[in-house]
Amino acid sequence: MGQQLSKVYNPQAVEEKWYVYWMEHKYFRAEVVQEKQPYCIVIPPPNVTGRLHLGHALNNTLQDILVRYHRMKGDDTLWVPGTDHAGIATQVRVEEELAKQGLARHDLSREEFLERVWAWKEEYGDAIIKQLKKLGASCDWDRERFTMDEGCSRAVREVFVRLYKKGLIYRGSYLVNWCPKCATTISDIEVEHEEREGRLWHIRYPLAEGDGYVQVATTRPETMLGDTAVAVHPDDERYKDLVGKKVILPLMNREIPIVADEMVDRQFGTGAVKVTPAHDINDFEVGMRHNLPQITVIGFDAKMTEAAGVYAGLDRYECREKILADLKAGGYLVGEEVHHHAVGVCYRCDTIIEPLISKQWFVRMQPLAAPAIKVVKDGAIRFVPERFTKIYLNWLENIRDWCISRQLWWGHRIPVWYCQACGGELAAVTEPEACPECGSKDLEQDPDVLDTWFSSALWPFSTLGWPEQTPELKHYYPTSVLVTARDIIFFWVARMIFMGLEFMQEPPFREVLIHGLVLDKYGKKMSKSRPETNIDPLEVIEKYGTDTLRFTLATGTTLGQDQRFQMEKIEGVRNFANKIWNAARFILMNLEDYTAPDYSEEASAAEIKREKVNLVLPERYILSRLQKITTEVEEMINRYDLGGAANLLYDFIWSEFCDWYIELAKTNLKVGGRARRLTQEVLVHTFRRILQLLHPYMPFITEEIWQTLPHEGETLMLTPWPLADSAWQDESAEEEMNMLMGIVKAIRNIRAEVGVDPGRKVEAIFMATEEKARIIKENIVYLENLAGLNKSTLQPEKSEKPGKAMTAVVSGVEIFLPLAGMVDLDLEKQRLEKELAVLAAEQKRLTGKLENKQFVAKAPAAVVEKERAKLAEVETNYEKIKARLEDLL
RNA sequence: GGUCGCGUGGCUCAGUUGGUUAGAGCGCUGCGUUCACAUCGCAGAGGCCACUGGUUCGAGUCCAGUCGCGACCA
Repeated sequence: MGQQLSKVYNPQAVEEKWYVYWMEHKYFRAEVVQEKQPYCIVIPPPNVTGRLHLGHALNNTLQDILVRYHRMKGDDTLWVPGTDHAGIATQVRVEEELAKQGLARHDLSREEFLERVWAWKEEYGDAIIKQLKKLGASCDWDRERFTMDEGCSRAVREVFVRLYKKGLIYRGSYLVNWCPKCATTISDIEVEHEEREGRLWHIRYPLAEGDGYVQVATTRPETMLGDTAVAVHPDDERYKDLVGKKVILPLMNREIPIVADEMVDRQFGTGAVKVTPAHDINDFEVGMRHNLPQITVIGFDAKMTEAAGVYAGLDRYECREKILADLKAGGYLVGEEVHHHAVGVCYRCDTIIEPLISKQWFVRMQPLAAPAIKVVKDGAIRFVPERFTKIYLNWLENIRDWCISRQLWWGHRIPVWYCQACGGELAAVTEPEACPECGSKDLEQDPDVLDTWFSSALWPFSTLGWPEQTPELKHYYPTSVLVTARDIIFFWVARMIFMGLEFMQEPPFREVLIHGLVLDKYGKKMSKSRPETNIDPLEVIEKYGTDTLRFTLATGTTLGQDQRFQMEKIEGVRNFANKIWNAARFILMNLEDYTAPDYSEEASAAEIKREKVNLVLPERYILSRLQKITTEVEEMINRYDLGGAANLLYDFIWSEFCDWYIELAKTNLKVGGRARRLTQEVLVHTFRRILQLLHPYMPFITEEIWQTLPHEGETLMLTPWPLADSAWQDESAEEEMNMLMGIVKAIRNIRAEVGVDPGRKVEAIFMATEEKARIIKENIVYLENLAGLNKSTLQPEKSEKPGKAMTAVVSGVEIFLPLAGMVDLDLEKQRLEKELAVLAAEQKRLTGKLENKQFVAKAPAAVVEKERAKLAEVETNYEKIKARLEDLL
């Protein structure tokens, strides 16, 4: 069978096959099994705006690793998949599509437009699901959800109505962030602050009485038309006498008061600021405190309103120019300077947002934030890495009410109806027949929709069936862990937590695993505007295979840290996959005579155990190492060091298993008989364990190989996760093997340095203590095969040494290679002197350390002992090399 | 301005509670294609762990400060 495998691993040929196989056998399907420990993850639902990028690939790879691991551990494992309608983002994309046909949203009816969005959702939603499947994601696809499906929509209305009735949702006129391009409000966190170069203009406002003036500084002169006060700091001596007086607003000739407010930064500008309550959040608050009028001078279209007088109708930036000109003409403008400041822009379309007063729906945050702060402070929810706790808490502790209404069409319609007859307002889960107040049937639903994050906030319980008390909800809630990137801690994580606490009385998950971003090879965020840096995961998969992509992303992961994506890494991992493939080929090629009727993992392990005394050193060594690796991998996964576990497996498989153990095993396989049989067992056992440990990372290649190896069961993915068996721990085997490997390396080194033809066999003479001589003698065949020896002689210590020979000392063992005709004694002396110098330096360092009384007194005994042992060995080696050098002189 | 992260061989990065001669991959140098794999093997070169000071018997690791880069918040 082995001979049929191609020399090079071809992922395309196997991945599709196994995914279909897993699906057909319903291995991803979770059933509620009360007796079993539940393990549940809800997917961060990708937006149906477009296709998945490498960040999604990373996010879902990490989730799948955890899910597959827990499934193998025997947990009742559920991974809920789904997608997000992504209100504003999707609507913007569809409007862009319409624009290509020369159409605007309002050229269509609301229903017609929504039909188009649904079509878009079908197309991109499907594409996303296909991508996830390509990634190998073992989600329970029977439970796929969408934030606007019937169940989730029901949950949204239910939540809205309950919060409304509780007084936690209210409608009011406040200053909100308005995006003139998207023509909707957005929440505070949807505003991005971009550092930009602007101007700071200094303007004089004349005092209403007398000759003086107050000078203010502003970056937005056009808003002065709506100024209703000038504010100074109450403790500012410069303005003490002016508080309570009035100034004349230039251009408008309006009298406005000078007020004192602690908000004012005395260092900024002149220490006096203009106050425009209708167009700036700080000013809005000052206005509330001082009962100032709000004059809206900029409208929803970003043009000046009637209140702007002669400037009415101008675009806000045209108006700015005009105002500056007029101020200058009037002698009010006294200066202008370059000024760097943060400008708020819409996170979807990059348009500069306009703070406007508008009647909107809000969620009262204080009562919801408090418990969400508490659960994290109490440790009921744990962030990994821990430092993200602070970011989360800091945000919630300074939170403002959440504006949830959006002037969009795509999304959950606000479940509030207004009675046209009596003016009553009614929130209801289902559409009401008539007004409960007056009985009128003339009801109109609020035209706005909810912030898209309102529905994603409910995701951990809405997907499990809430508000119904389904078995799934009871069993799987709270979910186990949330895996997400740090950029949506505020948008999503925090909101899920307070909604979960409010409606389930329990946090939605126990742990939050925050991973970094996938950056391009220059360390920059991948962006749509630079498509050359934007790598499509599917392209990588097509060329290199899913396992390769997954493993690359996983090994690049350090907790919470960003990673760069480089094609060189992908190639390295592709080679790793090929290495595993060829290790499998090797094993299979050597199993023709291996018979294992009714093969079982247990029987195989038992056989090895029964024959324990007959195991050769390399086998005891690899089993001991396997045992340790198994423990370490599990520990690392448990503490979410998924990258560390992957790297550990990489090194173990490539260096220890392939480079050493397989090479060593070749010897025994050739011996035949019982020895061959045992080696086959150890090879198969160890390799199968490796496949199991690696399966969460590389599900396809491991399944493919596992299926061709002797195995029991239908699929690798449901085999029990390997347990470390301490019976195999064998420190002396590891030590002895390390010594032998050191000897092999030393001989290879000499051969390479002298330039011995690689094919040529040479003779070696070893001198060692009895104990070490025994080890060498028992394993001489491995030394001969791996170091290319045709004759080896063991001599007692201090016996006569060969004259013309190369020398090395490893672990106190003297090695001589009498390479006839190749030994240049002068070169050999130089080589040994160099070696001696290294040992001398080391000896000096260790001696110094051990002679330090403080060290011996204060360092732990084990550390001191370790240093002593080290020194002993260094000294032995030193003496031997020195003696050899003297011989040669 | 505030908070956080990063600065380790040419490049990209690991380095768990302070305790080996600081590791890996890529790249580089030399040798090698009969026996799993050239998507490979063997051997090797290459690092005052950003800087300064401190704590300690001992610091890449802890503390303080400086410089540079990045992110988030205001």
